Amino acid sequence: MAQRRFRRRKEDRPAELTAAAMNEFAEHGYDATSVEAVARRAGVSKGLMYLYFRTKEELFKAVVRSFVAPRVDRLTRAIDDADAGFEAFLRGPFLDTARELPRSKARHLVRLMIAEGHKHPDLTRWYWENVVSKALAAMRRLIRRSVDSGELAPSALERFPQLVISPVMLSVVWMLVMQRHEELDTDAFIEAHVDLLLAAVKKEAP
Amino acid sequence: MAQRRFRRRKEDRPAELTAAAMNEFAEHGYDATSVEAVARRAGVSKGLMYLYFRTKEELFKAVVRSFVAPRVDRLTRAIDDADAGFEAFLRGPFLDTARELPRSKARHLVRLMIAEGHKHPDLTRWYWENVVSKALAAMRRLIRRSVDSGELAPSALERFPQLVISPVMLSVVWMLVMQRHEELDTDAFIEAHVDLLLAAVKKEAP
DNA sequence: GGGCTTGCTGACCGGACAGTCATCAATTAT
DNA sequence: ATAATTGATGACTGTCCGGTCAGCAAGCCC
Repeated sequence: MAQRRFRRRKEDRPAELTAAAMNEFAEHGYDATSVEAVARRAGVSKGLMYLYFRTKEELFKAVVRSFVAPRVDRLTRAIDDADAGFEAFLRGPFLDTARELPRSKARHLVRLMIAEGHKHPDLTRWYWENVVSKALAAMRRLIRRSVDSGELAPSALERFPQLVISPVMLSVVWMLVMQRHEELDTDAFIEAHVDLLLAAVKKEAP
Repeated sequence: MAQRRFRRRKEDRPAELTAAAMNEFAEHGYDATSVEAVARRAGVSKGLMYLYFRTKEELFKAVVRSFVAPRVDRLTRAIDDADAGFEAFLRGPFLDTARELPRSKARHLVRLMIAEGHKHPDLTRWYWENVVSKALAAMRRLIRRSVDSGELAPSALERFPQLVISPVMLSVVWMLVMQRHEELDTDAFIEAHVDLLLAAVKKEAP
């Protein structure tokens, strides 16, 4: 008998499709990715996608959600578990993920959100509610804790936790546009930012 | 006689087309913008575009170049003319443009570069050579000058002038994705960053 | 006003692609 | 074994769009 024409694996299909779609979208963007290419990459037929996702747009949203959700949960948990203080968190878990992101596959997802986000309002809302606002809230808790404990002096950081992550955003964009790592050592850049930040907000020893 | 069917204005056409294209691209992105829509917006026929630009891609590159070039020249000139020192420049011309960008139409061009840049290597190279590297070099000159004059203490800023603009990039992305200004006062955010930065790098009065 | 140049038009072509559906085949129930 | 169920296929449709080109008309010269 020749190669099995197809398998029946209802359970695994959605994950297989979103994984394949993640790669196609990352490489070519939303519009330039055809459903057929995704199906081919997943080793199934085009029609199958429409059994699990109503439209190409639904597939896209599923990709973002399935990829982002677990990572964000992990990071916010790391923030709350960090009873080691602000500096320890920044120089530890934060630097780890911040340095990885600009070179990881996930950076392409950032591109997708920037390029396509405004066309998918409900996806943006979900992203806001489940990712951004949660992460910001966690950061704020950590900062407030560190101010109360006397590690940090009060500063604009409480109001703008984004001050911590802006160099990461710039690094991601840099890598997306410039492609290569020459001309900007994103690792050293993010570290330099952390140094400056801590120098500005740490409480002087009295 | 009915409405004039068309005019003959060879000189003005390219600018009219790039202006119309800028708006279409900004609204819908590259792929989702049709040449016909651009032509309609410019009040001409689709075929005309192909008399002035070889392909849709060439039109896109022309849009970026024509929009970016004058603004960058203006800013780099402002840097070099700023013999007022680092802080004066940051709190003056820099803050002015940095606060405007996230809400200006130009932010959509940032989206285009992030979304499409990697598909147009020669455009990216042009962008690097004529925009990014020039702006960075100008910033470095200013920083070095200010260190020499004793205004600033030596710091990582000389190596990474990007430390100055990262909150602007985050603000632009924020506005592109979140659409609305609620939840992040980009003006205050960028100012807070400037405050922290200056606190960290200014030379203490001896 | 008649002929010449050329800016401009719009119908047309070829190809690509999202989404549909009649049909098939692997599995399950009887 | 046979029938019923359902996961999976791929040909097909309608549409859209980038790019072409034969021809039209606005300006120009005589």
